[in-house]
Amino acid sequence: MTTTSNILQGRHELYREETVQKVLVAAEQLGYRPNLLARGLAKQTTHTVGLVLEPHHSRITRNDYALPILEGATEFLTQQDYDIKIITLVNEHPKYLWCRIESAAIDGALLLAPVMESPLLEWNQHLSIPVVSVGSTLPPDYGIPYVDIDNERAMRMLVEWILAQGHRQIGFVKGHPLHWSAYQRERTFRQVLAEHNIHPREEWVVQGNYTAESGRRAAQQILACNKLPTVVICANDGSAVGFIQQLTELRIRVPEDISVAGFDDEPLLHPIAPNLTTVRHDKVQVGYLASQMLFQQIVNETNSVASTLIEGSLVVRSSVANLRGGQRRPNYSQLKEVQR
Amino acid sequence: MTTTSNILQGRHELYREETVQKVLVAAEQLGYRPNLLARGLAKQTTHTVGLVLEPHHSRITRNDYALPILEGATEFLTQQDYDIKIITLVNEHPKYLWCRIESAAIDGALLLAPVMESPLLEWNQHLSIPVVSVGSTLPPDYGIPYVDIDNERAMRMLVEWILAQGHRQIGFVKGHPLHWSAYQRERTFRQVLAEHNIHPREEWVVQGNYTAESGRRAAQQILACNKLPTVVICANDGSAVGFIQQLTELRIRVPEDISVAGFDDEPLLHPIAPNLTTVRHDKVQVGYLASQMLFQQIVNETNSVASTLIEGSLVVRSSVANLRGGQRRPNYSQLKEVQR
DNA sequence: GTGAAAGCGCTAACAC
DNA sequence: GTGTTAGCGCTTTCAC
Repeated sequence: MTTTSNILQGRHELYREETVQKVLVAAEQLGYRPNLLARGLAKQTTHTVGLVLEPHHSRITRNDYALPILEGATEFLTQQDYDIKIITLVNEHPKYLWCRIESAAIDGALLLAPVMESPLLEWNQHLSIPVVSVGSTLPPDYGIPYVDIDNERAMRMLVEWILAQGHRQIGFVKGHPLHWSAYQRERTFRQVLAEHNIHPREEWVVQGNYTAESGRRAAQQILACNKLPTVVICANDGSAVGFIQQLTELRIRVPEDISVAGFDDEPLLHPIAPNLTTVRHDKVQVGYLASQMLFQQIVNETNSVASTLIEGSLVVRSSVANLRGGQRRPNYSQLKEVQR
Repeated sequence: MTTTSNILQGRHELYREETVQKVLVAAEQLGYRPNLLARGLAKQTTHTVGLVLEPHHSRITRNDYALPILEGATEFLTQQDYDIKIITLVNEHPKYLWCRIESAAIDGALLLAPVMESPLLEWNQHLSIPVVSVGSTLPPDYGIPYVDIDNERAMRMLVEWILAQGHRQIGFVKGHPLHWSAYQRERTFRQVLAEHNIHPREEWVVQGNYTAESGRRAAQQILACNKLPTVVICANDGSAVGFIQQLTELRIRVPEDISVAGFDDEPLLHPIAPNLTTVRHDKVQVGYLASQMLFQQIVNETNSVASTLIEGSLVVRSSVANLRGGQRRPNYSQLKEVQR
């Protein structure tokens, strides 16, 4: 049995060609297919990783993050002969949470953008299989490595570019309050402005939650101010699109009347807002790298915590006006006029 | 051990309350969690089903079908304590195909819209675990049950409604040539027209492949005809959106100059083409029912082949003009004029 | 109501 | 190089 087992596992070099062939042919004829469960039991491994979705991501369809991540992860893991299991959490008691995950029989897990108060962050206190956070940059004390876009660097790039276009009156639509990314994006926004001695009017910094609907509301809120910013940065493309749609319905032009920038360069939204200036965020690559990192941990049996940030890049289209080019931005009364 | 095993599996009625509690408490204290692999080995079951994606659906992101299906399937299977494994096929030789699937260690599988020449259709000749085709109505000789929208009924409804609006010059943009749904939709289109003694001009029936890009090309092709249809039915919303965008760029108005209808009522496209008249297609429900059907087969160990068709419903918005209302449609020369 | 023991299909020491 | 054997952690038949 040793012989058969070894050969079937690909350790051909231990035997002479003749034996190898004999086994292989026999296996072929009998239509033999290894039982992965049995192998897993014996080797204590399942060749499967989990992609954990929190209740918060409830309807996966609406989550434009899950798919590219899944795609990238699939791409890498398929090469390694690993499968992916979708683990959808449904508000289980913390008590059952770890059971649920453990009974999925996985070798490791990808956490899809865990939110700030997610119980999943205590992973290492309950489970011993490796885990990687994908899409949330986590404080180091959780001991969970992550792969994410470098939100701070990317936002800095965007804000500095916008400043270079001559804008000084800058608004901001925040992201979802529970997301680390939202926090980082807003913080960097403020920081860069501060470095340029600009203090944003707080009425121009409004809450959003990454949805188009929240972008619309944000637009209404900002338009209600006495003075308007020349540009508004939205924490993601989704809210930027809502923002722009609201503006458009009020016949306010982008970027002639007001400039808008997004973040993420969401491909699905290209047809809706083809001229949106934003920051490219390669989610497929995030998924790829995260699964690669997870795989390393699984095979090395090391829990080395070396996170990876990937760089975003500025995508300049035409939704942000260049105020330097001698273009005049309309004054407030004109704007109010046009809203009628 | 019998006692423990039985109680842990929920067969409490065999024992007196006292024993049950003793076991449960002990398990709790020891932090016992069953090893699903071992249980699987013993019971010959894995509590996992596969969602099989063909190479054809290569980039899952682009596939607006996979997610709602996954969502529906997750919803049902989570209740049943089943997990879902994503099985992405990558052009393996047919020889390895079945190994690949078998080694995924699943109790059954959902086939995501298998295409016409898919090797997966020979499933029953190679594998003995149950399978359900989701999103492709298959000829009965394959012996694979399916859950799908009733393409024929839905298309009939749409075409008849369009006829009722007074349209007689009707064009059609076909779907992807390898998809059963495309075949059904086109056939029904022709059939309903025939029943009304209308014979569509063949130059108005053009090939598409469900993408927006193919819709644009279709628009160009139809606009190149000497005579134009008053309405064009696109085999899905994706191509309808491309069709409309191409028209819009040429300053042809929908529906004033030409009417356009879609199919599927794809939520992602609502913001892009909010006025598209189409047919509602509840993919989440398809996924739910398909997994339910698969589950039945798994637990009953019956391979009963009873497919399910779910009904679509007409979504009337404003992209199709009512020719009865005394509205005049522009003549050809006006249309050509406007394209300049 | 409970324990002993065989076995699910495979891997990996270990001896030969 | 090759066969024997003892598990992996659970279920289940069969005695008691």
